Amino acid sequence: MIFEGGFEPRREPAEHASANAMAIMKDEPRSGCPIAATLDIVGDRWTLVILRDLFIGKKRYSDFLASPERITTNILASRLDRIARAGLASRKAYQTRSRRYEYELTDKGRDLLPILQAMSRWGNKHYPETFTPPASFMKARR
Amino acid sequence: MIFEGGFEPRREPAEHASANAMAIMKDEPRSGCPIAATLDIVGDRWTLVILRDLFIGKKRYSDFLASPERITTNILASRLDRIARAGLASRKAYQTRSRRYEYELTDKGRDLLPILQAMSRWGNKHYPETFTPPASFMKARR
DNA sequence: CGCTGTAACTTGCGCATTGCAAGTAACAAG
DNA sequence: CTTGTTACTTGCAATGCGCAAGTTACAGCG
Repeated sequence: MIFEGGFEPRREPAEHASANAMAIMKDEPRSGCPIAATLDIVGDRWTLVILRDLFIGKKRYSDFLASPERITTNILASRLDRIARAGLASRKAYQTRSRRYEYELTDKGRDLLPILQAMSRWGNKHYPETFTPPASFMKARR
Repeated sequence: MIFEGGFEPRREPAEHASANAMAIMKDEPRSGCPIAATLDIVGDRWTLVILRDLFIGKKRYSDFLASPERITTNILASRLDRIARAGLASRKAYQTRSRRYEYELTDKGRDLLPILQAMSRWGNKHYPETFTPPASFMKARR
């Protein structure tokens, strides 16, 4: 019992329109908690994996597709769209009259690095069979 | 382009049985990446919210139910079961011949704190309308 | 001991999402 | 102009989510 009290705002019972309808990528947060707000953006199995790939330098759709987790094409397309719309990465056309884009982290996206680093530490500690990320990744600040 | 190379293990194409069938709470990880392994455990919108509540001292089903996000009962029951089975919290009966339990963080669960802290920082920075957690939470080490 | 309230779920259903596999569209290269 | 490549979209079956109602087991009270 470490952090009793002081963590959640007072919220009148009458106010709790269903938070669940306020889902990922919806405008209205399900609470005023920064953790919940973050999870509304990145709380699924794939978004932070794609962000990881952006951190290690991947840019194109086929780069993400080739990652060892083998994401499927419809989920990748859907997630890249959400990531761009959430401002975590920008889309840059790379052909002349393009419908092909490269993705690049924004400042908002780069600020997710401590989360990825913390997950790496937790994952390595509790699942020792996972690989150890490069020291440069673990030490980076952005 | 920060961490080129060195992040993912070599994985032969023939090896990529669909990682997607190896979902949350399944035995087989979808890759050797510690981030992906962590997300296989906590990569949904509710698990880390419940872990947050455990950190702030909540123990019982009705405690979690009363959180501002208004999780629904079937999802809560399902997540508490997964959290216990993943070893992130222990179940303790609190009645004599019980079918009622309190939940308490394990060491494995407590080690998730840096992830919650990092999410809090990110959420506060990019969603200023979210509340600021108590300094004790942000400074705690476990 | 019986009744009632409470807490902790389970159930059924409709809707949404996931993921597989196949298909489509647009661009560049030859 | 044709072909290969890349980046998706589509349809469908399976699974998960979430609403609302219902069930179960325990404690407390008279």
